[in-house]
Amino acid sequence: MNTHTFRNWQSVQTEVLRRIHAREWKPGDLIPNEADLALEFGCARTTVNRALRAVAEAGALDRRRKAGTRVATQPVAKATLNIAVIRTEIEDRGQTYSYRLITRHDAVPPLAISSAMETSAGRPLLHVGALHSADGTPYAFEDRWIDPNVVPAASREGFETVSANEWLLKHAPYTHGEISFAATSATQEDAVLLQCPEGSALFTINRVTWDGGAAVTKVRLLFRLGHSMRAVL
Amino acid sequence: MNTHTFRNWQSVQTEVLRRIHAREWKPGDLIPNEADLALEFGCARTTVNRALRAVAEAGALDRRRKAGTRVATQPVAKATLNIAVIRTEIEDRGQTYSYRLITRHDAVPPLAISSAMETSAGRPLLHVGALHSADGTPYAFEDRWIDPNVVPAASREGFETVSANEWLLKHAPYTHGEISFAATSATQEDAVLLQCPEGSALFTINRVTWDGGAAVTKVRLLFRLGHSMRAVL
DNA sequence: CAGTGGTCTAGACCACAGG
DNA sequence: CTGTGGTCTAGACCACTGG
Repeated sequence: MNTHTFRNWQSVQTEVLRRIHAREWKPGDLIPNEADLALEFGCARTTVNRALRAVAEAGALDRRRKAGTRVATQPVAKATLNIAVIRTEIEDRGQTYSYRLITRHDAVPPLAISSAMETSAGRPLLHVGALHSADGTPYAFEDRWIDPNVVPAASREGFETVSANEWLLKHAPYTHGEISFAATSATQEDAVLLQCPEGSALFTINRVTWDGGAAVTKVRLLFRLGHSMRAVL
Repeated sequence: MNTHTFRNWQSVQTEVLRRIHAREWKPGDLIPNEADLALEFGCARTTVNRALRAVAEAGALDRRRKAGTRVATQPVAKATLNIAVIRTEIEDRGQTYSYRLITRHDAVPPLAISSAMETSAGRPLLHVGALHSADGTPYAFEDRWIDPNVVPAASREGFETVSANEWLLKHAPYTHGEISFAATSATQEDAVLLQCPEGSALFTINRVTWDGGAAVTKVRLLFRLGHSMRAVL
């Protein structure tokens, strides 16, 4: 039995994590309910709830009404990645950012694009290609399709000094999106732009953002050789 | 002015997001304080707090004591990746999982490993190499170093039928870790194991987990050609 | 049906940091 | 010093779901 009392939800959380970690509560175990824990910890049930909710969000507990709270058997690691604007990503590392527009025109997208964005196959979209550099060295190539029906203002924007990456964040709200990470080989074109050997392994991000039911934009970001994304667990 | 009253924090959250999205509250704007919003929404301040906290955690608001709450100017997109055990990752897709141990021995790690794990340079660690397959096709190669001082039981485990990936989750608790994602070219060795052309772009995960101040394990996972990780925004 | 987590409330005090 | 968010409390009712 514990004689110490816990004043705030963080200390309750710490104690709960300690018990899980020390195997006092083993994976799969049912732990006491909130009311009992509140009694034991000498605090309100609300406080216990807050702590347990936080631990559950982190993946170490499974909570179900009536069934109670159990220690997760498969602690699924959750890595939260912060996807920043490329400019600030570079500037935050103390490097100088520069930007160059490569191409900007209306075009009928390949089927892979129009189907991913759920637009009708033959309708032209705005296609923008641009290079982001750090200290003069190519950092990332941005290959983007924008639906002018969803973002009319984009048709009047040249993207000559401000990247679509940044402009859209400010002018085109979105409700949700999907993102995926992969590795791709540099095509000859990619190699020239990013100044790397053809066939190099490039870290790639694909992202589609939606505003309600309509796709706003689909972007493919090719990062320079050796780029990596980091996160804490 | 809004005449509707909001009963729960989710509906308050929805309303707040709507206002941000509709630009009623523009990026950088100071929004009313919790007490005022509670009055306007017809609910307790606690409820408003819960809603605003959730929106802030999602990155759309910046909150500071005394300074108040502002709409974030750089809505940093946060993608949460669920890193599951490879076996379940494969089985969840309806494929058959198989596992093959390639190598398991004690060895003095390269400096890159011992420094990342902060172990003394000359001390041997347990080195395990294994292949995970889906429906008989190579899926991921696991290249792992384990500190036997931190996980003594690992020295007595053969890893012949259960992967270190899975065994460690069950037997070696950790407090925190770092993870990074990158693209690397397949070496000749990698190419043979994963049955892909040498030089292929492979999606790679590097992870180090810690138990308090000591590194538990460092792993490099090389995924088959074309592998990608997905998340929602 | 009954036990558990989920949430709301009103009021209170506190911690922090801007002015 | 003072306004703002951060949190705690006691009590209450509700929603879900397992037995």
